[in-house]
Amino acid sequence: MAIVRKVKPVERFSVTRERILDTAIGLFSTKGYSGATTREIAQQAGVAEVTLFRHFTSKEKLLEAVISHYSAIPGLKSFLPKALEMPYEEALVGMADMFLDTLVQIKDWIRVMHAEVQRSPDKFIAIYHSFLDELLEIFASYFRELQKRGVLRNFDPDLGARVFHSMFYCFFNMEELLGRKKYRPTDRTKAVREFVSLFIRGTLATQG
Amino acid sequence: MAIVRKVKPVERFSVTRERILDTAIGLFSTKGYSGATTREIAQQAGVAEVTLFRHFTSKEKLLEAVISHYSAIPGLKSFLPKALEMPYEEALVGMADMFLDTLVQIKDWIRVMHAEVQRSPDKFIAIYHSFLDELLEIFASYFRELQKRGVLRNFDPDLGARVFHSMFYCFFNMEELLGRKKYRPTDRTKAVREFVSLFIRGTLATQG
DNA sequence: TATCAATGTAAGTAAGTACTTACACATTAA
DNA sequence: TTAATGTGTAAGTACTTACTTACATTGATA
Repeated sequence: MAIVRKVKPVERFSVTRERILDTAIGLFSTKGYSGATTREIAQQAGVAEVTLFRHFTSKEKLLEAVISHYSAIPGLKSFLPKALEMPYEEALVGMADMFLDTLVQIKDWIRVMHAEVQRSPDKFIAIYHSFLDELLEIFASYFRELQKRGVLRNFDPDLGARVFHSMFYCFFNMEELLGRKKYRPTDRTKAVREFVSLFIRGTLATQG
Repeated sequence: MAIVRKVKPVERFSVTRERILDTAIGLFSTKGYSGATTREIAQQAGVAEVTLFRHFTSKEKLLEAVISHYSAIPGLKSFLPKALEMPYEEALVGMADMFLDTLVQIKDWIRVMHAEVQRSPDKFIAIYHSFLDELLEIFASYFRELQKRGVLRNFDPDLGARVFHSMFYCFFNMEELLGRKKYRPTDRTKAVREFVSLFIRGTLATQG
């Protein structure tokens, strides 16, 4: 609290705001919307509870602010042109790694969205799935281009994108969100390589 | 309430218990543990709130009862021997369909577990992942057998099982849990066929 | 007929919740 | 010096929550 006062007053407002948002997303993601209390958020953020309400007026609006503040678009899009100039397998490994890193970064946001979509679907389904569409389109456009070049066979690129997405999202979901890495962790590098290999070559023996 | 009284008194106790459990899992899954209230659960179940506490003593114990009551093991295991006598592609489609049906059946249980693993990991991580291990082992043992027979090439069967699992779990997760089917539904039959095809043949063009 | 088990009704407790109001304090800009 | 801004402290409101207690009611059974 005293800490905040030492900051330039112009920045003070936004610093306080960010501190509250940072604490809020953490508590919302672990305790759920109802389970997280405004008192605890304020305490952990090191501000008075009334300050929280002065910034966000209500708990519900704080949640909305949290969701829109952390829905950063992944830097995956910028990787696409590079990927097109790499060998297929190498590109897939790179995309997978980048994708997993992104997911870990927005872990809490995903957790919150997952819970909120159940609680008030009308409010959050569109937000979440437009985010997802953007992501899937990155993968799909990559596959479409490689199909044009004749590198890939003629599968549905949108469903292909979903398979690629599934493998790594599910890995992230298990290890990070469902705590498998605390239970029986899986070697990420090994998994990525094997997943990519399966995605490229499939499972069948007698080919080529 | 009057309805319950017409039931044989021997059965009455378990009927009431089940009604409460049925309502509880629905409310826990949509509103979260803190968001669901014992009053609402009792009202929706058509019993007095005090009856709920006479059956389960506390809200926390009700949650535990809910989780253990609905963690039914899927009938997938019994499909395995049949699958081994079917053509590979047909078997995979069958397993996928069965898996998706199972997931839809235990949808609420999965939702609750997903939330509770965040809230109190120590209590629920082991439960969830031992359930998952059992599931993955079914897939893995199938792949292992087909590798022995020389039908499949030599990939890691455990990671192969995770890829197979991922494709369909993620489909379920998106469509059912995250409400994509209300936003832009995907044709399940088509998706299953394409996913299986990709899993068998991979994405690469120049093979065979 | 009397007993017992499962339920209901009703009232209440103690604690917590989101949110408000009123006032004081410090820092900066006019 | 004064005014404005962002914050803290403190008290309080109206409501909800999980859970309890005491007593009445029902239906089957012994």
